[in-house]
Amino acid sequence: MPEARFDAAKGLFIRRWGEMAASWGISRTMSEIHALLYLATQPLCTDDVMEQLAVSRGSASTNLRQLVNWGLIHRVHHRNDRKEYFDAERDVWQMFETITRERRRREVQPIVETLQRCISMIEEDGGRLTGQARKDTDAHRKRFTDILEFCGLMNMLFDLMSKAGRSGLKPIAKTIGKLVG
Amino acid sequence: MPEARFDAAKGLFIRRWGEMAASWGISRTMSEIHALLYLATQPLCTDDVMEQLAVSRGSASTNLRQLVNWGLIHRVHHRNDRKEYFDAERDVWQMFETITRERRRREVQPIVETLQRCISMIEEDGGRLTGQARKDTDAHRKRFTDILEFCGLMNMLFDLMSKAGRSGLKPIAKTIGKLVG
DNA sequence: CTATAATTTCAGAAGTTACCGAAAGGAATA
DNA sequence: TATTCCTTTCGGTAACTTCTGAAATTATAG
Repeated sequence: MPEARFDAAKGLFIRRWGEMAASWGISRTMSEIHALLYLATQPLCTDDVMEQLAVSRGSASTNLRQLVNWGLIHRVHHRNDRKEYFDAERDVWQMFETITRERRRREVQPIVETLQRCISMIEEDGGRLTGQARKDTDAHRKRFTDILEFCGLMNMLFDLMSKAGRSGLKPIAKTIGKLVG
Repeated sequence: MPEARFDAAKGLFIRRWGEMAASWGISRTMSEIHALLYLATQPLCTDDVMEQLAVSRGSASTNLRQLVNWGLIHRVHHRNDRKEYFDAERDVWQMFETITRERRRREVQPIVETLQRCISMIEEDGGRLTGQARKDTDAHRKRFTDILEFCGLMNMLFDLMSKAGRSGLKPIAKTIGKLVG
């Protein structure tokens, strides 16, 4: 009987998941730990993570905490065992919602606030400007507003998708398909 | 007459745009240059970028080329002028499509291929495994498949959104809203 | 073809991020 | 309370990314 390739697949996925995250501004190790816990059939403790991914205790601790903060994994306690175990959210749809919500809060919200501020700064100038300066501010207002509207629309869409959930997306996609042609 | 706050707004936006990009794995300078060109009312040359953002010639050149590769800005030539000028895409919807297409190609496609490979690795084991190993592979197949399906659904959705374009999104959102309740 | 202007490349420098491992801190047990 | 086991913190370091400035390359005009 040929060797089962299970472990190879697991390793392959974990590495790729880490690489992908790295290019999205998330640390490779944090993402590898997430992949490990996502695949695990039971909660793992810090030492399991250290052993399986060959990372230090400090790194494991820090990254596990960050994952908990993101809401992607949860702490689990067992009776008669001091150790803390960690268990990942396994519903892909829920994962998506969690990640989307966090990134929106951390990274989209600031740009939205900045855009609003930029627009009101321009409004303060009112119609007092003339000539090129006037043309420039008008152009800028439009460009700020365009992005702001886009953000609003995307926020709305993600809210709807979250509400719809996994079961709801397929019919939605189908409907959009009809609308678009 | 109080000083126009136009320049302040411009600077504020450029800085924030750069910060946001940094947390999404895109270099700060590249994103600041993009913001500068997005706001500009006419194409700018390398020296304009160097001067306004205080970056070196090398950095300006490299980052401008990357932006061209992404398809977010375009080279513009003027008659009787050797200099190259750069002009940004200003349609936010088009920008979104461009970025989405590139990131999909660069970062989503690899994970999709990996997932397919992981799944076929597991299939190779067929039903030969028993006991815990069998349970594990079954669990993993499901988890790989879940993500793969999710990617497929998201790809589809983004395709539809691109097709729909700016004008089409609002009605779509409205329709989804009705579907979801 | 030569001179000039502009762009790209590259080696080294600077800055940033993430990791390690040991020490400190905290909680459960006896 | 002392002991043990586990978790978190943190200074130093290694690895990586990005920038700079100048040299090399390319393109244009005369």
